[in-house]
Amino acid sequence: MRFSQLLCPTLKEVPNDAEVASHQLMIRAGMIRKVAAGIYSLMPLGHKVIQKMMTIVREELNRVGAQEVFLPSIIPAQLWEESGRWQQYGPELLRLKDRHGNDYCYGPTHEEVITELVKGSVKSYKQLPVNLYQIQTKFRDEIRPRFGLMRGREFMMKDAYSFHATDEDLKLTYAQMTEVYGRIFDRCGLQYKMVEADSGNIGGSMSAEFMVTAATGEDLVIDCDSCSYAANIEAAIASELPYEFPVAATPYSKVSTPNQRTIQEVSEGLGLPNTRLVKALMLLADGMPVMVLVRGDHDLNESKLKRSLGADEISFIDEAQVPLLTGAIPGFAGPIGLKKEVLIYADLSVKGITSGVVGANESGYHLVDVNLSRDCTIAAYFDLRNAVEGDTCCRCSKGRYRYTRGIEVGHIFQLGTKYSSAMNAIFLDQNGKTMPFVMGCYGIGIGRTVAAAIEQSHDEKGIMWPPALAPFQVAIILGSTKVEEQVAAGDRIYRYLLDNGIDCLYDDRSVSIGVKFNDFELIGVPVAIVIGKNFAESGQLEIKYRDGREGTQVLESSVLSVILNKD
RNA sequence: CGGGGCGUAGCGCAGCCCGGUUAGCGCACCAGUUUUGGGAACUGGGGGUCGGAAGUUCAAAUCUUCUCGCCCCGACCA
Repeated sequence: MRFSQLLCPTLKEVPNDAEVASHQLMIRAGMIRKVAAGIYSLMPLGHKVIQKMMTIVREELNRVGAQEVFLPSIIPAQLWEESGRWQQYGPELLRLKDRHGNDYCYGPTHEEVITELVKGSVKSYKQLPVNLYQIQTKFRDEIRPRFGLMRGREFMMKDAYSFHATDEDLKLTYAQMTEVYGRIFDRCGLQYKMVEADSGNIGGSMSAEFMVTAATGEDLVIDCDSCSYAANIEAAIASELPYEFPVAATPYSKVSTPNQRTIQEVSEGLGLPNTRLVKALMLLADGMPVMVLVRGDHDLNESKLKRSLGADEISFIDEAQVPLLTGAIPGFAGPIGLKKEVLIYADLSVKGITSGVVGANESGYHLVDVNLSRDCTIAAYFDLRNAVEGDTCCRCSKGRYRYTRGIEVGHIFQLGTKYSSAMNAIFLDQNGKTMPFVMGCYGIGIGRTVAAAIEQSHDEKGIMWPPALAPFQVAIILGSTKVEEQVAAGDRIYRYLLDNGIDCLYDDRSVSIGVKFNDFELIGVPVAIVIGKNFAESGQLEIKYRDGREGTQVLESSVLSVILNKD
């Protein structure tokens, strides 16, 4: 490609609405432009990089026998009603109507469509397993799109779905897909780790995420400093902690704590550590009020609560409703003497509390010396809190947890029969018995992976593409368009590289060389061949590397071999 | 959706508080001349419903109300 013909408006200034490096650089390098919140156009350079990523994904999936399909983006509501998700999915499902008033949605994920497709075409265990994938635009009406392609509302995703006769067979494909994902992200030159995950809205029993490690990552990951355990904070198992304070010798008593509504205020007011306090949170689980107790220094993990209670929808109760249930304004709720009877669930770490502090359900008062097992009725104890740094590892019981940040670029699930059962997608097994398909599903955010690659590999001048994702393999920088020898050499080398299958960007613009160097660094092509001042006399070309390696001088005749052996 | 902020040329901004010439600057763009190893210089030029609507006023980018959009902080996800 000649730069003089490429639509690539690079920007000197940082766009005011871009926060993170990948977003800023993709705009500045002329790769993307915003159309609306979370909706972007890809310009030639951006499209090219996305295509490279898609090719890697296709190659690796095809290698293990996955088959590419293409499903519609507009899906009739009826299919989603069959799976139950039309009601369940909530406002990020973009719903629309056609001219007849029939309901549709823009697909945020395609379990329903693929299940319906396979249901109609696979009848026997002999046709199993089958692994189908597509690369397509999804739409999720995110509450808060941000960071460019990192979290768009419309985004490119590879989604694969596998169908099996048995659980064991699903596990084989699941394991194979973890390897495939490893190869894909390795080829992209990314540093990543696979972590245990919450399967959220998609459902199923087991799932893992592929996290690209980056300080700007939106996900908090817990890992163990001694074994290989790693998990998303949403899923990280928090162990029960010992209670280190004496058993209260006396019954609990009421103390005045005026204006002390937060854990910190109560802790300071009473002169007790916050580990001795019990936070009582009022929530709605599928519309039913519940109270959840966690230790004062811990945070409730809503994913865990959702899973533990088997609820579809968890939300905090409106502050105004709290007095009706507890008898006190928010800040003084506790498990003893509630105005209305509600089920009380508690985190494992409050289990042994024998001299704790809880709200008195009376504005301005708390109870001290509370022994939870003696003084109130807990419906059940679960692991409900966020694991924290320093917790003992749930797997090896020796190591300690640490925090890291990650960008979730892939997520794989063992779905089981959730969708096939709901949609009556069945096959005949060896005994002629009807069975629901056992399913797996596997996603990769294409644009997000590209953004993650930039997050991991850039400097103050611009992008430093991993070679596999770079929009061009090589740039040719023409020093001057006025020097005949240079132009002739440039044209010659450009032709020669193209003929040898090298995808190169030929910067033949008649601007000063500084502009070309800056654009080369901004766009992030890994190598440049510079045809400079001394070419006419010496016949020397300069090879420049974007990653900071020392450049070299070469003769025109050896350009190709230097380029090909660049690593 | 709750909290905070911003909408003035393709991009980045000033002007607004305290209403009053033809709305200004830098980058980008067009023409010409001189330039070409690190975002060139000079001269000339094009481009604006000041996000939208209503109101106040002799007069609104500026004041008032409503509205739309966008960004940031929290709960969702590839």
